[in-house]
Amino acid sequence: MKDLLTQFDFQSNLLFENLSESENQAVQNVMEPLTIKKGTMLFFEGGIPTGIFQIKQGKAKKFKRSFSGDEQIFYIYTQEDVLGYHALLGQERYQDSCEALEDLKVNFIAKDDFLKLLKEIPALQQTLIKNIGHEFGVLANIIAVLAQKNQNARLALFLLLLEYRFNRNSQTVKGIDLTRDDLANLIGTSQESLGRSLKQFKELGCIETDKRNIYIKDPKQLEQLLQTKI
Amino acid sequence: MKDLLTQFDFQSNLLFENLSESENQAVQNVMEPLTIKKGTMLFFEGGIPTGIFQIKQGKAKKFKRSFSGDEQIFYIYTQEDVLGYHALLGQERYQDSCEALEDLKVNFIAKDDFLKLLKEIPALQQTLIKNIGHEFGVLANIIAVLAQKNQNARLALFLLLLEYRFNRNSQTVKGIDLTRDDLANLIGTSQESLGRSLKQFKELGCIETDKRNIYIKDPKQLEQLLQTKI
DNA sequence: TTAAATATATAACATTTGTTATATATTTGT
DNA sequence: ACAAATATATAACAAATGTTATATATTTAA
Repeated sequence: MKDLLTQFDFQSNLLFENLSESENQAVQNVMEPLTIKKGTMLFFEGGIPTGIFQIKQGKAKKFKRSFSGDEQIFYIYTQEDVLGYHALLGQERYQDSCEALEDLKVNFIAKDDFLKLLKEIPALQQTLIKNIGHEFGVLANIIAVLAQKNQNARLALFLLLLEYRFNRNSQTVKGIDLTRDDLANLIGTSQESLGRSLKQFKELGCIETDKRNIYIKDPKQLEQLLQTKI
Repeated sequence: MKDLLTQFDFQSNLLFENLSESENQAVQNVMEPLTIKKGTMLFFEGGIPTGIFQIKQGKAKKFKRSFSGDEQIFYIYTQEDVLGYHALLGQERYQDSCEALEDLKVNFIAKDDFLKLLKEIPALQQTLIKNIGHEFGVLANIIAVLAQKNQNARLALFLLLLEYRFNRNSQTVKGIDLTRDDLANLIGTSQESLGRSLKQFKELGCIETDKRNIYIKDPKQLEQLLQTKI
């Protein structure tokens, strides 16, 4: 199961792992702690890259608007994730937008500092390029799921994935805390239709909800649901 | 319109453009012409990279199998496109598979030769990384379309896109020549359901078919169809 | 704290898509 | 050129999803 979930996980929380003590110190030295208010854009499609972010607390959504203007979320970043490096590496503009879903605490590394780090730490550049390759595979997997799976299977997968990603560093049970709108935009359905699926899941006993929080009660059953062939 | 279509085009036919004469010669020198039979895998998910390919004639599909085993095509390469460089850059295994849809003529560049070229031609490395960023955006756009658009809109978009990509170097009208199965796996539906949409499009007069070939008769009308909000 | 704004839940109905089945056309291998 | 295999077309029905509408809960801002 965990193996399946990593196919949908950018693993961008691991970028600064496996550095030597001195390399790590060099990274820490150029990190600037920032707080960012809920609803603020960290960056937006077409904008010029300023640097990269590591989230220390809170969540942010990465999305694109389709040509008809609808928002499509394709990733939700959380604690320890690093983001914003694609455009920087390629010296181009942002391909997508990123917005804080909650008040955030982040560490920011300015563009020039980061490019200098990449020169000084070849292993970091290598890790980054590897990771971009991995992320490419993640997007391809998401395409497969959206194209082939029905709504309940997609919901089951994303619930398992979000639970895994949001709460892996946490002891306490926190559940999945997203607006219905964001969750619908992530799995590719309407809010009303999502509500119907959630109701079914509740009746089956896989999940419980409290306010907008979703708690997974029976992961095994969700795994069954995501096997559904279309 | 063309602007919209480039959002769904990897533009991997442009990788060796903008090289100096001597750089171009260096590239040509390490290219090995090969013919590849229809149905052959150029590479497959999990395999170790051997080199990169530039297609000189024919088409190839890039796909992934979802965890339930279904094939999801996410790109179709055609004349002049270069492919296979992701895994090579990141020194990792292939994230996806690629199969010849017709007998192919390709130029192959072996892994070591290509890595040497990248060192010798910094502009090429830069172009490559930039392009990977662009491809990332393309996948995100595909995700948005698959998640938000209904089948007719998806079909309209992909027909316009395939026509644009397959026939931009050609004077003669060649149409879109894919099996119904491949086209269905590209737009994320079943073959039968695709057939129904094609029939509707024929009745509307947007397209005509001859054998499996699809000819676009009224691109404007297809553009209307793809505006459909879900 | 309260009123207004926003978010969520749910139902009924319309539309789209999946599924199964069968017939016909086309391609492939001998 | 022929038979067998494969691909395509189509219809009828079932299931899933979109859409509209309304009610209730929760959050936000004065």
